[in-house]
Amino acid sequence: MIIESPIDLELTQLSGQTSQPPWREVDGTFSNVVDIGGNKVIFNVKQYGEFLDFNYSGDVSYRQASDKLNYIFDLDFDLDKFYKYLGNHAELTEMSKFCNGLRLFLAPDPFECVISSICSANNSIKRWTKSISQIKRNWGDHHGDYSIFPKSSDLLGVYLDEEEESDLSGVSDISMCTNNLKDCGVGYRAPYMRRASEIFADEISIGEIFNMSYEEAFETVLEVPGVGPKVADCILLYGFNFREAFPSDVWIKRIVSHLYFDGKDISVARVRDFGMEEFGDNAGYVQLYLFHYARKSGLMNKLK
DNA sequence: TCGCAGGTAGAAC
DNA sequence: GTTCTACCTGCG
Repeated sequence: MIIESPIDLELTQLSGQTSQPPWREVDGTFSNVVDIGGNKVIFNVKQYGEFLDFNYSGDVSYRQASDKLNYIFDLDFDLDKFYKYLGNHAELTEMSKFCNGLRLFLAPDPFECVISSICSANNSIKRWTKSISQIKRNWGDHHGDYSIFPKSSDLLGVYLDEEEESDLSGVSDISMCTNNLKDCGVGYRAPYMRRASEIFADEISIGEIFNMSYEEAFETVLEVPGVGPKVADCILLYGFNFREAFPSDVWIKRIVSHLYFDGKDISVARVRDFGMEEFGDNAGYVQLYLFHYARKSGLMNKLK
C-alpha cells in the first residue's frame, strides 16, 4: 500500500531524532510494532520511489494504520511548500538540497520521547539509541521480535543500579544484577528517568500536554529532572508535535552563528529565541534541517 | 590515553 | 539573570 507523499525514509530514520531509536531495518524495509488504541500493530515500511510503501498486521482498519504512519512520518507536511520557504531565505537554500526528503520522525508514544530525550543529553546518538533499545528489551511489551516502550507505570519500581538491585531483590551475586537502568548504559541519567516515570505515572497526565499552549507545555516538562531547555524542546517537537519548538544545542549554535551572526559566539538561549522568532511554525523543521546539515556537510569541521 | 558526545544541575558571581 | 564545572560511559 502506497502513501503518495515524498520522503527519504532512510535519512529520516537515521537522522538522530530523539523520538525513538531507528526501526529495525532489513534490505531497506523498516519494521516495528506500534500501539494503536490498545492494538499492537506490526508495520513494515519501505521506500518505493520517492513514496512510502507499507503493510501491517494487527486488528485495526487500513485507515487507522495509515493515519498512524501519516503521523509518525509527518506525511501530511507539505515539503514542496517548505522548500519554497527555504528558497526565499538566502541563508537556508544550500542546506535545503542537502536534506531532500527529510521529515519529522514523531514518537508513537510521547513517554518514550521523554526518556529518549533525557537520555540524549551530553550523549552520543549511538549510545542513547542503544540504551533505549535495551530499556525496551528489559521492560517493554514484546510482540514477535519487536518491543513497545514500557509505560511510565512499568518503570516505577525499576532499579537504578546493580547495587540497589542486589539489595532489594536479594540476589547477592552483583554480577548477576543486570535488570537495572545503569546496566542499560544511561549513566547518571538513571535517577532522572525513574523520577520522570513517577511524575508521568502519578502527577501529570501526559496526554494533557497535547492540549497545552507551547509555553505552558515547555514550563511543564521543564519540571522533570534531567530536562533543561534543549531536552524540553526535543520532547515538545518530536514527542508532542509542537512545530514551533527550536531545540538549540551546540550544533545549532554553531551553524546559526555561522549563517546569521557572522560566526560570533552567542549563547544557546539567544539562538533559541532567534530561531523561534525567525522561523515561527517552521522552527522545528528548520532546526531538523540545520542539525543534519551542520553534522553531515563537513562545514563545521572547516570552521572549527 | 584522553576528549568528546544533540546538556543539566547546582553553585558562584 | 548569566557563567562555571562536574558528570556516566563507550568510542575514536
